[in-house]
Amino acid sequence: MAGIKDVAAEAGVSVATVSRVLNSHPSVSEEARARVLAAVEALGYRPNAVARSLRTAQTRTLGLVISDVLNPYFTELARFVEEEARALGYSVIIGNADERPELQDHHIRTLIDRRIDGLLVSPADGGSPLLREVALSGTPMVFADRWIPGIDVPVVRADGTGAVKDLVAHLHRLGHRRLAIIAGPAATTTGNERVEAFRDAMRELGLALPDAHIGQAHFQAASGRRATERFLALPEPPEVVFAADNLMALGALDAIRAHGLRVPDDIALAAFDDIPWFVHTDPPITAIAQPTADLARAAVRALADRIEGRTPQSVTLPARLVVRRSCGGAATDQRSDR
Amino acid sequence: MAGIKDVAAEAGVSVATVSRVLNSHPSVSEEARARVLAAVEALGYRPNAVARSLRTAQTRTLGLVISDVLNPYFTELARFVEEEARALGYSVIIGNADERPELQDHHIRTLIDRRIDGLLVSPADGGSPLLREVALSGTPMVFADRWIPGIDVPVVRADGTGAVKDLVAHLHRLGHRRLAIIAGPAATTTGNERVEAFRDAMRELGLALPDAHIGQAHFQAASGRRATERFLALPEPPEVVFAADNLMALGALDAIRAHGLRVPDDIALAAFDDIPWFVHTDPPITAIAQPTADLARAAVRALADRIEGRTPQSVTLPARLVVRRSCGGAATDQRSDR
DNA sequence: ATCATCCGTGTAATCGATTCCACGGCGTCG
DNA sequence: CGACGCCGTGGAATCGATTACACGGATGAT
Repeated sequence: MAGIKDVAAEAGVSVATVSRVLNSHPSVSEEARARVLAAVEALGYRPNAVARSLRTAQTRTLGLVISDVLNPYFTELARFVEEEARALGYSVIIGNADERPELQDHHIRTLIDRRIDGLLVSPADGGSPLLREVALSGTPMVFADRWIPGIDVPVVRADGTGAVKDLVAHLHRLGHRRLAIIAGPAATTTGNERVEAFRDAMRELGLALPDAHIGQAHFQAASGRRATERFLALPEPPEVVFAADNLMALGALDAIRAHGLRVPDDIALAAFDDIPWFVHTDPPITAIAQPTADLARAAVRALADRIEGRTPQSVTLPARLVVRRSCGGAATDQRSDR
Repeated sequence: MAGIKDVAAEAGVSVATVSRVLNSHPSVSEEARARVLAAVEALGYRPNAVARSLRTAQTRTLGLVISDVLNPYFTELARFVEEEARALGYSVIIGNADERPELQDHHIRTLIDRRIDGLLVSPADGGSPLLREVALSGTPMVFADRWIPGIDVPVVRADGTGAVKDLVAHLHRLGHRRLAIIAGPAATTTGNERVEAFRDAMRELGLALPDAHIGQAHFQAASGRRATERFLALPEPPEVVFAADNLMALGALDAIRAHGLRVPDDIALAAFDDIPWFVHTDPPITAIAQPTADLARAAVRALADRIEGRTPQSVTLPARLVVRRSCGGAATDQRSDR
């Protein structure tokens, strides 16, 4: 593969001049510029990004560590992150933690070793000492969706409390009183917050949330299924199951179906995170939709601000309730906008 | 950030010795090794992958260019690709083409500029001159799922002809005669092959596939919706719509629903690619399942073989039919294995 | 005792870019 | 007319690793 020296030789100038042309440095004569450009064209020269990064100490690359690629919410987030990053002149390398802290750490390590310019993280756990260390080391970092309290880094996320309150009110109006929630890991902020919002909203309506109605799961389908099975085995099973993410809702649906029960007649279901498939499930699922594209854009911009020396801002955007038929009643069959 | 020189100074040896320890070169004394390791530990030293790559001319990184991250089939593929690559000591950088040839080329360019060791591609179009050029240039490359005829590169894919034949037989048995297909872009192999397999299977049963029953779409939901609308506007609409991928099936479902029709009573639906949601759609969707994990593993192994000087093998694995209720009849409600 | 071999180690070249500094030529200004 | 400054350019240092080569000392064979 042709290097800058070959180009210099072909154009009859020094490598310094070639480099100047490539980086559109002002002091290059029109003639030299033309000759270099011609040589570049003739040789099909492409600058070696590795060498360039070594010298300039920047890679123009962002690392994105998400908790689970198979979760449509995160793939959508990743897609928009890449889109915005590209617009700002950055590439993105995605690391998938699969909700496993040690895999998350592996990816963070690898990304740091590659000297990415900044890190966008949706932590799979709340404890990672590595993450804390990286933040302290001065690596530009921004949390997206989930964050870790005590690590001083901008957070870009959706606030679901309003939407959860709307949901609980909606359920109450439909006559449901025994509500249950499948929670994410207590180590994640989204795991806790959604439970707290749910509990608070219930309390305002004079409803209690017994421990037996809080299922511990891991934001993945299999654990959602198990949590739901435990609910169904209760002497007095809940009338509603609210899954704190879409994959656990899928698991809940699996379990409900395996028990021969129908939604919403026998048991109602709602989920956090709205995805296109929820329109076509049996029945269409009432969900809380996050403004994913806006979140992704805000997160990338915050990170770019931090990298480029500006002051990054934390951003919180509201989520909203999308009512469908899975909780009973007649639904105005809205679609998640896209 | 500490460099190899700092480690050398701390350990009281030369950088060469440090490097030898790090790369477990045999001729280093036990004592020097211990001192270096201690220094590494003390400084929290991590080798700079950029510098290493520049010197060794390898990045231990694979590029994966997929046509659409929002397509669950590809995210699943990506997940398994990363898993296998990690097992073999490689990282993966994903480029999402969004079914747009120019975006695909952008990612390929970027990946090549970064000097990835090999490229795994599921081309969004059949023509990319860049892809041909890259293949010719000697960059290790393997096609996954889709490929480009005329480019001499190993192909790892699923063969759907058997499963499509099973599907058509199944439809025929249920009494359906007017079958339609929503095809992917003619420029993709999967776009064509699936239509051909469908046409052949129909011909064997004495059925014709008129042009009006071939909808042109782009493997994305919106185009699947439009194609379905055209079918429904026909004076004699088809009794079955077979979508050549899962997103177009989603679009078809949208369109059918918008027309107030029911599946399978008014119109039957089947799809290529099986995904977890198909179990829970209304009704559960009959689909053709690919052995995604095996494909991913085989593709990575082929690429690693090529990179490491062994002879890579093309691999073709059979897809299989999973019957559910979306085509009518009583279904043995199988699940896609996972 | 002598010489060849091997082992552990260090010095320095190298990968492919960017960039500081010096230098020659030319225009401008005093 | 001489000095100064600017412009375009090239030489060479640099980024942080790997590795070819050289070297000194120990070991073993003859």
